[in-house]
Amino acid sequence: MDKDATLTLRGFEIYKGFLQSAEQTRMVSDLREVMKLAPPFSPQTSYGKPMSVRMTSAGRYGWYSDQTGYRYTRTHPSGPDWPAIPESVMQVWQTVSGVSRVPDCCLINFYGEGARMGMHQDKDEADFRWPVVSISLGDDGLFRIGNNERGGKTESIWLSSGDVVVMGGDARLTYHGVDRIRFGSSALLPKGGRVNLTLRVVD
DNA sequence: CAGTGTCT
DNA sequence: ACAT
Repeated sequence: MDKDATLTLRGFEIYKGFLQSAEQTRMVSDLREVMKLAPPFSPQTSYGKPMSVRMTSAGRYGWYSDQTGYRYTRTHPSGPDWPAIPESVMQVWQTVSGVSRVPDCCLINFYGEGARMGMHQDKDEADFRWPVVSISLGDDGLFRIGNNERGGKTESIWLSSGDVVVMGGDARLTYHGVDRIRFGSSALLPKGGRVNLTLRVVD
């Protein structure tokens, strides 16, 4: 694993090719075990439209959305606690986060063909001093970075399998999103698509 | 407003 | 990019 960010864009530290192929394969295998215990679902937004990504979580908390709004929950919507965050994922946080505290939540987002994520802030956590760490697996995704308020100019970068992004400091509350997926661009996932993991300290 | 549609 |  590398230690220095490949580049920094608007305060987002981007580690290109952070995970080797074998590490990515191992992580996907670990995530399949998580999915057996916590099947992915498509959350509803408060606006009434479902998100195009499918998601699940691991850790003490999972991120959830319905007509009531966004929140962290202690359990999967079907009832059980969220599974533990895999060690392979924890190792990435330990190496790049720069903090000794362990993350509470690993949100697992699945982007199929045509899926995207609108521009948003990560602001459902209690303390924004903790960074957010993002891991990309599978197909390339066009990641867009905006500003600390809605609107204004944005910059985009393609993230590919094995890339890691750290959002901390001034970038912690920066708007960001995913505009599109190059479906089938990676062979990591047999059925194609992109998986993004986001690690957070919730409380 | 973590979505979607429309226009530049 | 921006209105909603």
